[in-house]
Amino acid sequence: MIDSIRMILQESHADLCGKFCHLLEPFLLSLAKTSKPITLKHCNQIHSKLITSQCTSQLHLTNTLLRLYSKCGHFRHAHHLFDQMPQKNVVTWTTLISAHLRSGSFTKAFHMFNLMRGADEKPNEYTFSVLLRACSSPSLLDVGLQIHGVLVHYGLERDKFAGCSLVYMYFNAANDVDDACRIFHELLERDLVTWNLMISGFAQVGDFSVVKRLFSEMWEVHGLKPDHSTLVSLLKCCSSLREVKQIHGLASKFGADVEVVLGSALVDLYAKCGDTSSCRKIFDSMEEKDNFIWSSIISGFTKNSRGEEAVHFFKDMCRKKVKVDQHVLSGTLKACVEMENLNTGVQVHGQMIKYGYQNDCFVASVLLTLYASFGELADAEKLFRRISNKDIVAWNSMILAYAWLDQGSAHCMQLLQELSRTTSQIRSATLVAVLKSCKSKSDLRAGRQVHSLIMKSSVSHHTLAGNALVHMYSECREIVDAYKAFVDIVWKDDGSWSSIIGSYTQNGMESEALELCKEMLADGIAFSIYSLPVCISACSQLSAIDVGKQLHIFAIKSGYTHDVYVGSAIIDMYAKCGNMEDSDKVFVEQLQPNEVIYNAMISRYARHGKSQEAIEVFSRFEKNGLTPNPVTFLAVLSACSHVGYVEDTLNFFTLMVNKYKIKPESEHYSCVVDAFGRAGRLEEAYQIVHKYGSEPAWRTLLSACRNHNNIKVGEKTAMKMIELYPSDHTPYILLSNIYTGEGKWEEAVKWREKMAKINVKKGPGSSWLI
DNA sequence: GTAGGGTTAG
Repeated sequence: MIDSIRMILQESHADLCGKFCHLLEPFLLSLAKTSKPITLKHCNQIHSKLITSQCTSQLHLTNTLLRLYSKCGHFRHAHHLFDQMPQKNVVTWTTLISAHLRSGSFTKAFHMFNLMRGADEKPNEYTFSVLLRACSSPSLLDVGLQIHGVLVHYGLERDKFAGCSLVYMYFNAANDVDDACRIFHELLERDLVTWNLMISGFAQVGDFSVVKRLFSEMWEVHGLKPDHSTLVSLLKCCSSLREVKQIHGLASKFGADVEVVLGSALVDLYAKCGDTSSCRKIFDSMEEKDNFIWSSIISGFTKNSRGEEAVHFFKDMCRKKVKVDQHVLSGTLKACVEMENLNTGVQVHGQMIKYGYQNDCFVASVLLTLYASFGELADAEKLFRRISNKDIVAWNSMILAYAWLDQGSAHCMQLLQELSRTTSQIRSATLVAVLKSCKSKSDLRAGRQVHSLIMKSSVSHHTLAGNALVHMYSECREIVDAYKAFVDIVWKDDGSWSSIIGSYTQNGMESEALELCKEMLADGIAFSIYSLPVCISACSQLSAIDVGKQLHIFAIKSGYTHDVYVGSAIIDMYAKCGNMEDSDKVFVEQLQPNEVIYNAMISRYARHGKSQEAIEVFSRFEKNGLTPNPVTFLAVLSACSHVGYVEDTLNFFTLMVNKYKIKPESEHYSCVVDAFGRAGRLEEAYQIVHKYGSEPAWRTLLSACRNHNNIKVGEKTAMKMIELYPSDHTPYILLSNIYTGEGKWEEAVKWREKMAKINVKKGPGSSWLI
């Protein structure tokens, strides 16, 4: 078509002069309608022809040219033409206003509207329609209301187009159902689009009964056949697979073709109901696939823990040279986060740069989470800083990234302060994210600051915030405060009870924990997959096998035994109570044993001193393609060190660091120290503690020195401990015991006296059995 | 000749 225009334009001026306007008109019209790109050069050529053939007075032609200039985004040329036009009508003005609105230049559009009214040009229903459509976000509602006033002045409130845009605005910008309904009922004429607007408005608000009523009125009373739009709104009201299938069925009943828009909505809904095979069928049946449908299928599979396939779709897209957009990128990255797949993430990062989305808020928020989960905090922060318009989710992602780190609370608090400078409204999700960074006593100050912020803010009654506070105090070993925070929660849910019971269990208050279990049940909250493991764990530590068995029976009845956390708690409970047979049975019943279950099995053997068995489980673990985590290594290392397998301990330690790239924590070092200690290799043990040690590691070393009566290492260990932990009585006692063991009574008494002098007291011994 | 509704992501 553009070629034909070019041919016409190349004809001589004489041939065209009289008939040019007549000939050009259909071409101009078809150009204006085409979806193919039109260049400025084409517009300029047509413009010059219009001038030379003296057609500029033909308003409909110049209006169309104006539309062409606006369509290809050349507002300067459009304005130039506009200024040159000897005559203008309402279409001229509306075309330019609409073009500005489409490009997002609201100020320019409203300025043009004022100029229009100043020039005594009367706006019509089209003018109002485009203006009101632009005012459909809450921030522009004020302007919209003023325009509504002007529209009433011109008597256009009951017009189908103008009124329809009003309905849209009241729903979207004001959430004002009543005004939207009033305008709808007063409209002189209502077509399918008008009905769809009402249906979609109520679907958005969540008033599904009205949606159904409107739908049957539209179809049964007015005989209007639903189209894609109607069905998409109906889909929003579905809460079960059965309902989704019904709507899908309606599409064929009404002959509505499942094209990309309805297809995307269906894929999304089927995915939410877990029916990925239906998603796949719809996706495969699409002849024309757009970004919406690709993005829907990718996120649909991700939602159902099918990240591999989601990534496969993404790669397929890239192979087919489909241009990816920000939705596709963020959806794919989400899959990478869930699968812990950094390699694909890096590839997606490449595409992100290629298509210019590196500063996109949605994409960067997921990518930073991915990098942070691999410990690449500097890269994560770089991504965060580059986001041009950071929204609250981006801030929360960055805060959570630091919250995973040890001692991340300082970073989180800094970010919180920085955020407070940009907004006065801090939401509970952000505060909960900061609380997650408070994991030990040293973070308590930050935790308390957040607590006071919560009390001062409007989220103080939020259950989520309360639960996070209980958890924070528990992690910081402030049990009294944890309980106070628990009492303050107005609506205690399953999470609140699980947190406080877990807190008691982890802090040696198992009996109290079981008392709380009873209170929870009395409060009408049943056991869940969250509260059961903590309650079972309380039984394990009390060796309360009778209660534990009851909880196991409850887990069986409610079908919770397949949950890995419930399962591992039961395995652990029976093992701790010495009942290995039942523990084994529960392990065998696991349908898909994962890391958590295997860790429970390894720890179980470690505790019973069955190192060989623990090592065997570890090999099975690896054979099953699972990746051991720090807890796995802690279990297997302690299994080896407890029985003095020095070589095995060192091999596993090396495996952890070199193959699995896990950074050893103080507990892992303690195991190595223990192994050396038991083998009498005290000097090597001392070197490790000296470099990486923590308080428990020092204690382990000291008791090893006692067992081997090694005065040389024992002395320097005790001295170091007295320096590091002056209020601890252990080094004095152990030193004194070492001397006693060697028959050096005087030295032994000297250390006992020293201890008495500086007022360090040994707690009285106690027995579990009496 | 200017205009309206519907789909996807963190």
